[in-house]
Amino acid sequence: MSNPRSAKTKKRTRIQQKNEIKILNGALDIFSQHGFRGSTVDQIAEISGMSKPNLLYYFNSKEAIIRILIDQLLDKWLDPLRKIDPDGEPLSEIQSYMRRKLEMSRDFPRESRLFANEILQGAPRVHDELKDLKKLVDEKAAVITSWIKAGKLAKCDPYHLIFSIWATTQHYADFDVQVKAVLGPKQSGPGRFEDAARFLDQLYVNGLKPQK
Amino acid sequence: MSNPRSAKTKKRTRIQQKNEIKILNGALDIFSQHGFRGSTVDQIAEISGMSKPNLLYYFNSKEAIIRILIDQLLDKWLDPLRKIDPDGEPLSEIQSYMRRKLEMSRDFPRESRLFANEILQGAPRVHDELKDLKKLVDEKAAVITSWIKAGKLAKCDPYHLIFSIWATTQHYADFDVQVKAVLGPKQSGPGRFEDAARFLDQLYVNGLKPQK
DNA sequence: TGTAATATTTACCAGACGGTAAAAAATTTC
DNA sequence: GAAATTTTTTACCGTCTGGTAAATATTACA
Repeated sequence: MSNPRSAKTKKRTRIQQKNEIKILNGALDIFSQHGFRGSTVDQIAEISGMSKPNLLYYFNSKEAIIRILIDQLLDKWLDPLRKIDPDGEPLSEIQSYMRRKLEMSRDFPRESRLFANEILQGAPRVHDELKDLKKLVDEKAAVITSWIKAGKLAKCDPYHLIFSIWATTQHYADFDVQVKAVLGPKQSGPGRFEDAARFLDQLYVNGLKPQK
Repeated sequence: MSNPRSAKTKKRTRIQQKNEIKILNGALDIFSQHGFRGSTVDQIAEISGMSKPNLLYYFNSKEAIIRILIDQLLDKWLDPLRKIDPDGEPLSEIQSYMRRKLEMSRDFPRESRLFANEILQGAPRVHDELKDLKKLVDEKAAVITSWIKAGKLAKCDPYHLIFSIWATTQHYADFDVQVKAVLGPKQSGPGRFEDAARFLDQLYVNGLKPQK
């Protein structure tokens, strides 16, 4: 086997480690911007500072690269949801979850966009993983339902609640261009995430009905 | 001029009208599923029931097709926002807006995904139109602010309110695969839009704090 | 330091893709 | 029903793209 990654040998050279990281980082840049088919191996090679054949010496194919990115991504992506604590205080657990997801959009926008691209195009590469996702959501939905039954949360559909948190938070990464265009240069600083968090806190706790 | 669309002549043949519609419809299918670069003219030709050269007889290029789709789309897309009535009852205006957007996700998911693809990939084709969008949003944000000042709505950032409505409603079109995977076959029927509407009504009016 | 293993470059290829030219077929017009 | 026009097909072309083979350069290690 000529390819270092496909070899069974566990030990990686310094150069291998360095270059694999450079490639995956560059690939995340490119894939998240243009989608899988819109990206070329040449682009990834260039942004990673190496030639195409050199890149393909580390990864067998374009497909192999995105698979690894997606694997890494999904794990990280579900972490905030896993952290919801059934024994915590319901409203603040929801708020914390929302905040963690918002922070992910702020700190890992490329990952968010990569995921969005995948799902948008029919999730050809994540069909299996969606089953794990369902399992986890079912679990957390049950927790939320128990909170509602205990009168700690308003009566609502837990699944759509989770969807709405995903949607509102990921929006700031996935639709960043639009958000910035609408907010204008003044309000488009990093502070927009704080503004978003404040708004979403308000929304999820009290809604929009004026408080007396 | 060989291309019927580029000709100045206003009158279109029956065949032209029929085929242009077939092509735009097929292109919407393909583009919304694979994105611009992920789609091929051959795919569009096949789904439209004609050969590639025949298709290119009606539209000069792949680019020309998506431009027309996007133009048609943006108009339709902003319509619900335009319909927000400054003289209406604030809370119900917000709710109506949300419902109209949700209906658009239900009835025009391909358009939603096409738009999402565009924005996600940096909006290379809609930069100009985003300026009109900003103008319209500024206008409606001012309306919302006036509602808040009149005590008819809870104090909140109008821009992020609008973002949240976009996000939560478009989510059901753009992330349809994920939504269906999570809800499972039982709850994935058309009724999921009603469930979503009910949840969002609750969220936007009262939030999640348990009512006493 | 010499040698084996690793890393990089050069030169290339087969297929896919967007698009064109020109002839053939179908339709409309008179 | 013949001529003019529109539509469709056939046969291409140049470019881009993912990927490979083999030679060369570099590094690790005894």
